[in-house]
Amino acid sequence: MTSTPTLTKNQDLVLGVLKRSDAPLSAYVILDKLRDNGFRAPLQVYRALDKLLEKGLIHRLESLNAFVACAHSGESCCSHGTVAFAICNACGHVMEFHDHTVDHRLADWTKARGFKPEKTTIEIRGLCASCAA
Amino acid sequence: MTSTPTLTKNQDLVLGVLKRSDAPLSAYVILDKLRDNGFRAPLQVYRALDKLLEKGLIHRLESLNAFVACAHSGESCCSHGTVAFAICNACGHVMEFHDHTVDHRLADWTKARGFKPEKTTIEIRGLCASCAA
DNA sequence: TACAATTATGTAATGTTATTACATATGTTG
DNA sequence: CAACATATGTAATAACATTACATAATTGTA
Repeated sequence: MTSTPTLTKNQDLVLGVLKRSDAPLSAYVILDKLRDNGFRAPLQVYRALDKLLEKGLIHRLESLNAFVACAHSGESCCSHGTVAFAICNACGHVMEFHDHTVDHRLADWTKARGFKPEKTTIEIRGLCASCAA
Repeated sequence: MTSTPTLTKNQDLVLGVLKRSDAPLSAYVILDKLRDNGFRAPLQVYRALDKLLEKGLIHRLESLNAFVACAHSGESCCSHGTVAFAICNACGHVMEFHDHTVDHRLADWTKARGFKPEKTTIEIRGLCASCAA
Protein backbone atom coordinates (compact mmCIF):
# COMPACT_ATOMS: atom_id res chain seq x y z
CA MET A 1 0.00 0.00 0.00
CA THR A 2 1.20 3.47 -0.87
CA SER A 3 0.59 6.74 0.96
CA THR A 4 -3.14 7.07 1.39
CA PRO A 5 -6.12 5.65 -0.45
CA THR A 6 -8.66 7.89 -2.21
CA LEU A 7 -5.81 9.64 -3.95
CA THR A 8 -5.30 9.56 -7.67
CA LYS A 9 -2.00 8.57 -9.18
CA ASN A 10 -0.74 12.13 -9.64
CA GLN A 11 -1.92 13.23 -6.23
CA ASP A 12 -0.14 10.28 -4.67
CA LEU A 13 3.08 11.05 -6.52
CA VAL A 14 3.05 14.70 -5.50
CA LEU A 15 2.24 13.87 -1.88
CA GLY A 16 5.03 11.30 -1.85
CA VAL A 17 7.57 13.86 -3.00
CA LEU A 18 6.46 16.32 -0.31
CA LYS A 19 6.51 13.70 2.42
CA ARG A 20 10.04 12.68 1.54
CA SER A 21 11.29 16.27 1.58
CA ASP A 22 12.53 17.89 4.77
CA ALA A 23 11.89 21.36 3.40
CA PRO A 24 9.08 23.01 1.45
CA LEU A 25 9.10 22.55 -2.31
CA SER A 26 7.89 24.85 -5.04
CA ALA A 27 5.55 23.51 -7.69
CA TYR A 28 8.32 23.63 -10.27
CA VAL A 29 10.75 21.69 -8.09
CA ILE A 30 8.07 19.06 -7.63
CA LEU A 31 7.60 19.02 -11.39
CA ASP A 32 11.29 18.35 -11.93
CA LYS A 33 11.29 15.55 -9.40
CA LEU A 34 8.42 13.87 -11.20
CA ARG A 35 9.69 14.11 -14.78
CA ASP A 36 10.66 10.46 -14.67
CA ASN A 37 7.12 9.63 -13.63
CA GLY A 38 5.72 11.23 -16.74
CA PHE A 39 5.07 14.74 -15.50
CA ARG A 40 5.58 17.27 -18.26
CA ALA A 41 3.68 20.45 -17.34
CA PRO A 42 3.16 22.70 -14.30
CA LEU A 43 -0.56 22.17 -14.41
CA GLN A 44 -0.18 18.52 -13.55
CA VAL A 45 1.48 19.58 -10.32
CA TYR A 46 -0.85 22.45 -9.53
CA ARG A 47 -3.93 20.29 -9.99
CA ALA A 48 -2.62 17.66 -7.63
CA LEU A 49 -1.61 20.33 -5.12
CA ASP A 50 -5.10 21.86 -5.21
CA LYS A 51 -6.71 18.55 -4.36
CA LEU A 52 -4.22 17.78 -1.62
CA LEU A 53 -4.85 21.20 -0.11
CA GLU A 54 -8.60 20.53 -0.19
CA LYS A 55 -8.07 17.24 1.58
CA GLY A 56 -5.87 18.91 4.18
CA LEU A 57 -2.91 16.66 3.42
CA ILE A 58 -0.57 19.49 2.56
CA HIS A 59 -0.15 23.17 3.34
CA ARG A 60 0.85 26.10 1.21
CA LEU A 61 3.41 28.47 2.67
CA GLU A 62 2.41 31.88 1.37
CA SER A 63 5.63 33.65 2.25
CA LEU A 64 7.59 31.07 0.29
CA ASN A 65 5.30 30.15 -2.59
CA ALA A 66 5.97 26.57 -1.64
CA PHE A 67 4.27 23.50 -0.23
CA VAL A 68 4.80 21.05 2.63
CA ALA A 69 3.14 17.84 3.68
CA CYS A 70 0.95 18.28 6.73
CA ALA A 71 2.91 17.22 9.80
CA HIS A 72 -0.18 16.05 11.63
CA SER A 73 -2.09 14.10 9.03
CA GLY A 74 -4.71 12.01 10.71
CA GLU A 75 -4.46 13.69 14.08
CA SER A 76 -7.46 15.53 15.35
CA CYS A 77 -5.60 18.68 16.33
CA CYS A 78 -5.41 19.71 12.72
CA SER A 79 -9.12 19.72 12.23
CA HIS A 80 -10.11 22.47 14.59
CA GLY A 81 -7.85 25.42 14.27
CA THR A 82 -5.46 27.47 12.26
CA VAL A 83 -2.08 25.96 11.63
CA ALA A 84 0.97 28.13 12.21
CA PHE A 85 4.46 27.67 10.83
CA ALA A 86 7.94 28.55 11.98
CA ILE A 87 10.20 28.58 8.94
CA CYS A 88 13.97 28.67 9.18
CA ASN A 89 15.47 31.08 6.66
CA ALA A 90 18.80 29.28 6.84
CA CYS A 91 18.09 25.56 6.60
CA GLY A 92 14.55 25.77 5.27
CA HIS A 93 13.16 23.53 7.96
CA VAL A 94 9.51 24.09 8.84
CA MET A 95 7.82 23.47 12.17
CA GLU A 96 4.05 23.23 12.16
CA PHE A 97 2.02 24.02 15.26
CA HIS A 98 -1.19 25.51 16.42
CA ASP A 99 -2.27 27.53 19.38
CA HIS A 100 -5.81 27.77 20.65
CA THR A 101 -5.23 31.08 22.36
CA VAL A 102 -4.05 32.65 19.14
CA ASP A 103 -7.04 31.17 17.34
CA HIS A 104 -9.40 32.59 19.93
CA ARG A 105 -7.85 36.03 19.88
CA LEU A 106 -8.13 36.23 16.11
CA ALA A 107 -11.65 34.84 16.22
CA ASP A 108 -12.60 37.46 18.80
CA TRP A 109 -11.23 40.20 16.61
CA THR A 110 -13.04 39.06 13.50
CA LYS A 111 -16.29 38.35 15.34
CA ALA A 112 -16.32 41.82 16.87
CA ARG A 113 -16.12 43.31 13.38
CA GLY A 114 -18.43 40.97 11.53
CA PHE A 115 -15.52 39.68 9.45
CA LYS A 116 -16.08 36.13 8.28
CA PRO A 117 -12.72 34.31 8.14
CA GLU A 118 -12.16 31.68 5.49
CA LYS A 119 -8.47 30.97 5.67
CA THR A 120 -5.82 32.24 8.05
CA THR A 121 -2.10 32.32 7.41
CA ILE A 122 0.43 32.48 10.25
CA GLU A 123 4.06 32.16 9.27
CA ILE A 124 7.07 33.04 11.39
CA ARG A 125 10.25 33.43 9.38
CA GLY A 126 13.50 33.37 11.30
CA LEU A 127 16.26 31.05 12.44
CA CYS A 128 15.70 27.67 14.01
CA ALA A 129 17.57 26.72 17.17
CA SER A 130 20.30 24.88 15.28
CA CYS A 131 20.92 27.64 12.77
CA ALA A 132 20.72 30.46 15.34
CA ALA A 133 23.37 28.83 17.54
CA MET B 1 5.52 69.29 1.42
CA THR B 2 4.77 65.93 -0.09
CA SER B 3 4.20 62.66 1.75
CA THR B 4 7.22 62.26 3.98
CA PRO B 5 10.71 63.67 3.85
CA THR B 6 13.77 61.43 3.56
CA LEU B 7 12.13 59.67 0.64
CA THR B 8 13.54 59.71 -2.84
CA LYS B 9 11.43 60.71 -5.80
CA ASN B 10 10.55 57.15 -6.80
CA GLN B 11 9.85 56.05 -3.25
CA ASP B 12 7.56 59.03 -2.80
CA LEU B 13 5.69 58.27 -6.01
CA VAL B 14 5.15 54.63 -5.08
CA LEU B 15 4.07 55.47 -1.56
CA GLY B 16 1.66 58.04 -2.92
CA VAL B 17 0.01 55.50 -5.19
CA LEU B 18 -0.39 53.06 -2.30
CA LYS B 19 -1.78 55.70 0.04
CA ARG B 20 -4.40 56.71 -2.51
CA SER B 21 -5.52 53.13 -3.06
CA ASP B 22 -8.20 51.54 -0.93
CA ALA B 23 -6.99 48.05 -1.76
CA PRO B 24 -3.59 46.38 -2.05
CA LEU B 25 -1.73 46.82 -5.30
CA SER B 26 0.67 44.50 -7.07
CA ALA B 27 4.03 45.81 -8.19
CA TYR B 28 2.92 45.69 -11.80
CA VAL B 29 -0.27 47.64 -11.14
CA ILE B 30 1.83 50.27 -9.41
CA LEU B 31 4.11 50.29 -12.44
CA ASP B 32 1.18 50.96 -14.75
CA LYS B 33 -0.06 53.78 -12.56
CA LEU B 34 3.36 55.43 -12.71
CA ARG B 35 4.02 55.17 -16.45
CA ASP B 36 3.16 58.83 -16.84
CA ASN B 37 5.71 59.65 -14.18
CA GLY B 38 8.47 58.04 -16.16
CA PHE B 39 8.38 54.53 -14.76
CA ARG B 40 9.31 51.98 -17.39
CA ALA B 41 10.47 48.80 -15.64
CA PRO B 42 9.39 46.59 -12.73
CA LEU B 43 12.67 47.09 -10.97
CA GLN B 44 11.95 50.75 -10.43
CA VAL B 45 8.88 49.72 -8.46
CA TYR B 46 10.49 46.83 -6.59
CA ARG B 47 13.42 48.97 -5.48
CA ALA B 48 11.12 51.63 -4.09
CA LEU B 49 8.96 48.99 -2.41
CA ASP B 50 12.01 47.44 -0.75
CA LYS B 51 13.03 50.75 0.76
CA LEU B 52 9.50 51.56 1.89
CA LEU B 53 9.26 48.15 3.55
CA GLU B 54 12.55 48.78 5.34
CA LYS B 55 11.24 52.10 6.60
CA GLY B 56 8.02 50.48 7.77
CA LEU B 57 5.85 52.72 5.62
CA ILE B 58 4.23 49.89 3.72
CA HIS B 59 3.44 46.21 4.20
CA ARG B 60 3.65 43.28 1.88
CA LEU B 61 0.66 40.92 1.88
CA GLU B 62 2.17 37.51 1.30
CA SER B 63 -1.06 35.74 0.46
CA LEU B 64 -1.78 38.32 -2.23
CA ASN B 65 1.67 39.20 -3.57
CA ALA B 66 0.64 42.79 -3.14
CA PHE B 67 1.41 45.86 -1.09
CA VAL B 68 -0.47 48.34 1.11
CA ALA B 69 0.46 51.56 2.83
CA CYS B 70 0.82 51.13 6.55
CA ALA B 71 -2.39 52.20 8.24
CA HIS B 72 -0.64 53.39 11.36
CA SER B 73 2.34 55.33 10.06
CA GLY B 74 3.76 57.40 12.83
CA GLU B 75 1.81 55.75 15.60
CA SER B 76 3.75 53.92 18.25
CA CYS B 77 1.61 50.78 18.17
CA CYS B 78 3.25 49.74 14.95
CA SER B 79 6.70 49.75 16.35
CA HIS B 80 6.41 47.05 18.93
CA GLY B 81 4.61 44.07 17.55
CA THR B 82 3.54 42.01 14.62
CA VAL B 83 0.95 43.50 12.37
CA ALA B 84 -1.99 41.35 11.36
CA PHE B 85 -4.32 41.79 8.41
CA ALA B 86 -7.92 40.91 7.66
CA ILE B 87 -8.36 40.86 3.91
CA CYS B 88 -11.74 40.75 2.22
CA ASN B 89 -11.78 38.33 -0.68
CA ALA B 90 -14.75 40.13 -2.21
CA CYS B 91 -14.00 43.86 -2.10
CA GLY B 92 -10.27 43.64 -1.47
CA HIS B 93 -10.40 45.91 1.53
CA VAL B 94 -7.69 45.35 4.14
CA MET B 95 -7.89 45.99 7.86
CA GLU B 96 -4.63 46.24 9.73
CA PHE B 97 -4.43 45.48 13.43
CA HIS B 98 -2.24 43.98 16.06
CA ASP B 99 -2.81 42.00 19.19
CA HIS B 100 -0.39 41.77 22.06
CA THR B 101 -1.75 38.48 23.27
CA VAL B 102 -1.17 36.88 19.90
CA ASP B 103 2.32 38.36 19.83
CA HIS B 104 3.05 36.97 23.26
CA ARG B 105 1.76 33.51 22.48
CA LEU B 106 3.88 33.29 19.35
CA ALA B 107 6.88 34.69 21.21
CA ASP B 108 6.38 32.09 23.94
CA TRP B 109 6.30 29.33 21.37
CA THR B 110 9.45 30.46 19.57
CA LYS B 111 11.32 31.18 22.80
CA ALA B 112 10.56 27.72 24.14
CA ARG B 113 12.14 26.21 21.04
CA GLY B 114 15.06 28.54 20.58
CA PHE B 115 13.61 29.82 17.32
CA LYS B 116 14.69 33.36 16.56
CA PRO B 117 11.87 35.17 14.75
CA GLU B 118 12.71 37.78 12.15
CA LYS B 119 9.43 38.49 10.44
CA THR B 120 5.95 37.22 11.19
CA THR B 121 3.04 37.12 8.78
CA ILE B 122 -0.56 36.98 9.99
CA GLU B 123 -3.22 37.28 7.30
CA ILE B 124 -6.88 36.41 7.63
CA ARG B 125 -8.63 36.01 4.30
CA GLY B 126 -12.40 36.07 4.32
CA LEU B 127 -15.37 38.40 3.92
CA CYS B 128 -15.66 41.79 5.53
CA ALA B 129 -18.86 42.76 7.31
CA SER B 130 -20.28 44.59 4.28
CA CYS B 131 -19.55 41.80 1.82
CA ALA B 132 -20.68 39.01 4.17
CA ALA B 133 -24.06 40.65 4.73
C1' DT C 1 -23.98 -3.50 -20.03
C1' DA C 2 -24.55 0.95 -21.91
C1' DC C 3 -25.00 5.63 -21.20
C1' DA C 4 -24.38 10.07 -19.17
C1' DA C 5 -22.06 12.78 -15.97
C1' DT C 6 -18.20 13.81 -13.41
C1' DT C 7 -13.51 13.75 -12.40
C1' DA C 8 -8.78 13.31 -13.77
C1' DT C 9 -5.20 13.89 -17.18
C1' DG C 10 -2.16 15.71 -21.16
C1' DT C 11 -0.33 19.61 -23.64
C1' DA C 12 0.45 24.22 -25.23
C1' DA C 13 0.30 28.83 -24.65
C1' DT C 14 0.08 32.70 -21.92
C1' DG C 15 -0.15 35.64 -17.84
C1' DT C 16 1.81 37.33 -13.51
C1' DT C 17 5.42 38.14 -10.15
C1' DA C 18 10.34 38.88 -9.16
C1' DT C 19 15.38 39.00 -9.94
C1' DT C 20 20.03 39.40 -12.23
C1' DA C 21 23.21 42.03 -14.77
C1' DC C 22 25.03 46.04 -16.34
C1' DA C 23 25.32 51.04 -17.22
C1' DT C 24 24.61 55.80 -15.68
C1' DA C 25 23.54 59.46 -12.55
C1' DT C 26 23.14 61.77 -8.18
C1' DG C 27 24.38 62.85 -3.58
C1' DT C 28 27.47 62.83 0.41
C1' DT C 29 31.78 63.10 2.77
C1' DG C 30 36.76 63.67 3.50
C1' DC D 1 37.53 67.76 -6.29
C1' DA D 2 37.89 62.80 -5.58
C1' DA D 3 36.12 58.71 -3.61
C1' DC D 4 32.37 56.39 -2.06
C1' DA D 5 27.70 55.16 -1.40
C1' DT D 6 23.11 55.44 -2.92
C1' DA D 7 19.63 55.91 -6.44
C1' DT D 8 18.12 55.29 -11.14
C1' DG D 9 17.43 53.46 -16.08
C1' DT D 10 17.04 49.55 -19.16
C1' DA D 11 17.05 44.90 -20.87
C1' DA D 12 16.83 40.27 -20.27
C1' DT D 13 15.55 36.39 -17.82
C1' DA D 14 13.87 33.52 -14.01
C1' DA D 15 10.18 31.84 -11.07
C1' DC D 16 5.37 31.17 -10.11
C1' DA D 17 0.59 30.35 -11.78
C1' DT D 18 -3.50 30.14 -14.88
C1' DT D 19 -6.42 29.72 -19.17
C1' DA D 20 -7.92 27.06 -22.92
C1' DC D 21 -8.72 23.05 -25.15
C1' DA D 22 -8.52 18.03 -26.02
C1' DT D 23 -8.68 13.27 -24.28
C1' DA D 24 -9.10 9.48 -20.94
C1' DA D 25 -10.68 7.23 -16.73
C1' DT D 26 -14.11 6.66 -13.20
C1' DT D 27 -18.58 6.63 -11.21
C1' DG D 28 -23.52 6.42 -10.90
C1' DT D 29 -27.50 4.75 -12.82
C1' DA D 30 -31.24 3.36 -16.21
